[in-house]
Amino acid sequence: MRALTAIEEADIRERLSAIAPLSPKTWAAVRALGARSSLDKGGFFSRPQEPATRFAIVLSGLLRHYYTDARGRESVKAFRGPLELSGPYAELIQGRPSRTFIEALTPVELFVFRYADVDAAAQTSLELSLLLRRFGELQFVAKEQREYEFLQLSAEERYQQIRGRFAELMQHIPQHQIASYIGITPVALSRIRARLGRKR
Amino acid sequence: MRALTAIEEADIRERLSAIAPLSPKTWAAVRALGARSSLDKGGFFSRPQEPATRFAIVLSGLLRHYYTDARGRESVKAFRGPLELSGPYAELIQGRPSRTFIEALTPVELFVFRYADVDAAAQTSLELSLLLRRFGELQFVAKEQREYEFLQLSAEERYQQIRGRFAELMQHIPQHQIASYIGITPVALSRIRARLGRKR
DNA sequence: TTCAGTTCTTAACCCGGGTTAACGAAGGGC
DNA sequence: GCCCTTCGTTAACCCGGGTTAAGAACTGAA
Repeated sequence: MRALTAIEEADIRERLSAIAPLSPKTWAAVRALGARSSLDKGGFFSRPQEPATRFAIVLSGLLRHYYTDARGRESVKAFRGPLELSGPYAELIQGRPSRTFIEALTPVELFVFRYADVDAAAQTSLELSLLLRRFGELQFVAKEQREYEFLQLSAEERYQQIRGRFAELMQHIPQHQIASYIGITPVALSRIRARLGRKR
Repeated sequence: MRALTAIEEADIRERLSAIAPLSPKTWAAVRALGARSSLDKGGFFSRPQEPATRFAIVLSGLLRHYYTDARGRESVKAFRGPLELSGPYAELIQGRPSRTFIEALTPVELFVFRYADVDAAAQTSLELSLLLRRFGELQFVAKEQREYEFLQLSAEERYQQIRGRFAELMQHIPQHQIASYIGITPVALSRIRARLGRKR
């Protein structure tokens, strides 16, 4: 368990500052609550049934958030790359056991927090409270964007959206997982790609 | 502009208390920031282009949140009934102009807040800050539920879900708006209803 | 190297939902 | 009363995506 490098530390701090104002004091407190951790490719940061207790900032690598239904069909909720936050967020804030798989698609370095620690610290810190609030708000905006994509875009358009958004990370993501993310089968995505290839 | 009745006041207070702890002092502050207001059937609480400044607790009646795309096609994001919160939330928290129509499907009574007032008050109140945070978190959970419905349920299953959830309010909602909410056309919903009628 | 598992593609077939159009019913506005 | 719009239904036709199956390319482990 190595310590954070100076660069990583600066990156994290900048990332959090972009969400809400972060005084040196608050930053020191937050930093003290986190711990570096890593995952091998294929490892899990969260699994269903486990108590949901932790979230993390991705330092490097790529994670996939997904769940399975009763018949075992997977649905991908999100991909998370460097300097994004990862964790079974809905379950953390509801105090429920995880229903989410969070899997490392590549080797991953994380800076991990126990949600209870941060939540407790926010009880006495307006700044931290605001940070958690803004974070929740951003998560909401992202999900509303996703709602928009399902309501108004075709599968082909959704594919082109994600293609723009994850451009460089996409080579690490198997296509059937991208298909699941946009709500179609791997076969359908393959057809869409063939269609697009013919056009351009 | 009538004042709140004792019953309305108790209802609102209870509703907010269910989101986060609400001391008498904070409740008094919140209450002082709100103002009663009403809308005729067909009136709008929010329209695209307007600055997004207000949100409200519904005292009675039913609202619809929707937007239109470039080709003018409507998509319904939500319906809001008594004691639910309504407003162009994503735009409020991002400080952007509204992109959302919020329309009264029936005559509506509201208790209205200026977002800036509440936000400012939260800068000095941990309790209020927590309230806003929890509210955002609940909004997120609701949208994630909706994501689940699009990823794993068929249109027919989505219809049955909403049927359970809005049971009594549904007679005030035209069917083509329900169709839009679940992401299909009115014609398709009519077919689904015919299918279901034949079965049961 | 061989065998198995994974990933992606393509084809064939089916079905759900989109589109357009026609029709009847209900509800305002005059 | 009448008209006009909105609403819901049904039918016909088309197309996108689901399903199943087969095969090719690649990877990794024994």
